[in-house]
Amino acid sequence: MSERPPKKVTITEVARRAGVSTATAGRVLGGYGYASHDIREKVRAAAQALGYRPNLLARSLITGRSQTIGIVAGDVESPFYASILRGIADVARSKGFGVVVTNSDEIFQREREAVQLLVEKQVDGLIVTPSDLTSGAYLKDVIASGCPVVQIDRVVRGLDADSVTVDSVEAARTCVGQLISAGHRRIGLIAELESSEIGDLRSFVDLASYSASPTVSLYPSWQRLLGYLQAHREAGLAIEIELVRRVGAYSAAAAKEETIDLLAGGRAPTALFTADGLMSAGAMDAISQLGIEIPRALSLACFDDLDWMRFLPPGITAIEQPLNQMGRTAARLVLARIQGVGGPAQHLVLPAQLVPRHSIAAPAGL
Amino acid sequence: MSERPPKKVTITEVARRAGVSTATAGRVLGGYGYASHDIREKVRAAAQALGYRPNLLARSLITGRSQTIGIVAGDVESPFYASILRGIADVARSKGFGVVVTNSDEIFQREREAVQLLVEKQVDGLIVTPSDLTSGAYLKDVIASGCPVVQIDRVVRGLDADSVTVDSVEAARTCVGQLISAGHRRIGLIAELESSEIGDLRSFVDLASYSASPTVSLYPSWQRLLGYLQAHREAGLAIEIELVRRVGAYSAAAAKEETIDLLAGGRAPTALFTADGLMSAGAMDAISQLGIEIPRALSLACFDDLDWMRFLPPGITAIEQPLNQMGRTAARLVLARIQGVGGPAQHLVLPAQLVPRHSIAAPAGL
DNA sequence: ATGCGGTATGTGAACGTTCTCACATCATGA
DNA sequence: TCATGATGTGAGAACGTTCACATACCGCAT
Repeated sequence: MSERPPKKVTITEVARRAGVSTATAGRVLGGYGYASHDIREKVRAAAQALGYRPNLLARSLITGRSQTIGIVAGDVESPFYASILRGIADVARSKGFGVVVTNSDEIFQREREAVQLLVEKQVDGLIVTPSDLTSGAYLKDVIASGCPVVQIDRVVRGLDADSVTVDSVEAARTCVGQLISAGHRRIGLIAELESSEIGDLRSFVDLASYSASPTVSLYPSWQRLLGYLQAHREAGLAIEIELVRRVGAYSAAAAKEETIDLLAGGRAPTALFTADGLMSAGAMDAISQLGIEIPRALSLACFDDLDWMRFLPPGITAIEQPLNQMGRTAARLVLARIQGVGGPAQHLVLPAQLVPRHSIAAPAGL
Repeated sequence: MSERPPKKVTITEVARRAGVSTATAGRVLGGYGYASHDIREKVRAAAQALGYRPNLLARSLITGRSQTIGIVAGDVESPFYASILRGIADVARSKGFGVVVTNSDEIFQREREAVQLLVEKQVDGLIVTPSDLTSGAYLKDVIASGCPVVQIDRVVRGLDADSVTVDSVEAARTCVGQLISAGHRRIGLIAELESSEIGDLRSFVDLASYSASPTVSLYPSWQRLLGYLQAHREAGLAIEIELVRRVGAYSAAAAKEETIDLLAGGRAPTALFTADGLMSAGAMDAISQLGIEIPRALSLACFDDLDWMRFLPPGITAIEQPLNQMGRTAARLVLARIQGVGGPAQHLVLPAQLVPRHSIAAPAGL
């Protein structure tokens, strides 16, 4: 009884009412062919009267383009992805594109399923933050099937797809360099460093001490460690492996524990560098709980500039990533590919900016 | 030359290779009819060999369901919407639905355009945070056309659509009540209170003092003001209108200025209540800049529990909204409607939780 | 025997657009 | 006068699926 038949009004009905063919009605409403002024008016009037709304699904089916880009993020709830998403959505909207988002939680299997679904939904392009930098074969297939892919934040080894990343190594190097310049010799690092494929932390540190190391295709977390190591090498400082804390999970709680262990232990560092927003939150929680005063008892610098760093006394020095811009850039990249722009894969590396505040001071002993 | 013809493999080709009709192939691959074991195997093998991927657009066109829900948020970059979005996306994914998101920036015109686009993209349902609580006519049309709508965070006057909101009045009342219990008599309020339709701040305050007032269909910001007023009335306290600060824009910078004006002025309050996350950030920035010590010189309580409130000394007492759950609930609501569940509109009101920390103390004078 | 309901398959029509083609009309210029 | 090309319109195919229907076989109870 309450079954309301919400009969959709199609272009056929509009055409009939306007006394023209569906082809003509389509030309007027779709705006893609010739139509005389009179007919144009008549069709528009009929559409208006009937409350006609085009069915973009049908259009997409025949044109082969859905005007939609798919996004596979780690977790849109995090400020990092949320800002990137916003950037993407803005550019997409301005070009008449919609965005469909999914979360992978950095689980490769989920990312794969998400990509699969998006491809089947016929998105015109894909923006992905790949979870596994070693397995890009499936993405290669996607691209080969005609769906352009842009990587963001990380780049898969050997995958010939555009990417937008941040120069983490450089930013971390500069930032840690500042701590060293301030007189610090024992600087702690709190980083996720989860991926196992790299292997031992020790061997990575040794390796980085000798060679210039492979910057690309390293997880951001490891890149930041690399910057930390480079800064030390430049200053001729030896690495104390006990100061490099591998949290092993992307969790604030875990970071907090690791930080407490580091700071409350016997040989605490005089300065601390955190490798991303979540690590910073965990570390800050620990510092607050331990009642350590910044920067008197401990200097602090963080990768990722979160809003509270501005006003948390004394103001935390941080590295700000151009998140919005990363999203916008990635969106522009896919859209260009969608419009048929060819050429080799572009790998854009954006600079991060150091935001100096007041959490760095000379170590207590000086 | 580099024109790669990424010939899509259709169900027709799979059918031909398997030596069956497209209908049969469709039944096997779509899993919706009878098919003998042998044929099933043969079709699957053919699909596998050809690398067949279904075209969900075509499926949607004929079934009339796109397995997609549309979301119109204010700004996915804010923690508020980001968490809600995550909740929605999780439930949607678990039911095989995709989500396409748009930002309205709380601009009605944009919201309208977004809804329009989503409807044309044939989403099966819509989750919206309406920007204008007085104009729901267009949403009524959408619902009438067969696309269920769920409102989140706010509810449009006279719109018969499901909604998921938080009991802001009650939460604010309790929280301000705590400040009063601690001995505060002059409590500042920093709130957006942007909408003009309510009219004068003064008249709203007067009105609220007499009647129980209309709780629903008030912008959250005003609901929190209402809670503030009720708490005062319960305690028999008069309202000092100078303490109620209408920021007038949803901006942290504006909130900061307003807070400075309030706290640095002649008759500063002994406690402060902020009406949402952005107001809290702005206020905190001001407090930090002014060097005001919490809770010795000023007690503070905030609506919305942001992550830094845990570790910003001395720990900020806050009201935590169940954001994830709101999203999940809204998603479940639309999905139920999509599956044909009838009945009158459901208006779910979730409780917010007070998270006591250490930013409330007795006023300095006592 | 007859009828019936479950299983199994194929034929052809949808779904709502856009596209391809054919055919007019009309000015323009050789 | 006649090709030429831009403009205008319609008939019907196409996009890749699912759906309604027809047909057929099987077993089983009547």
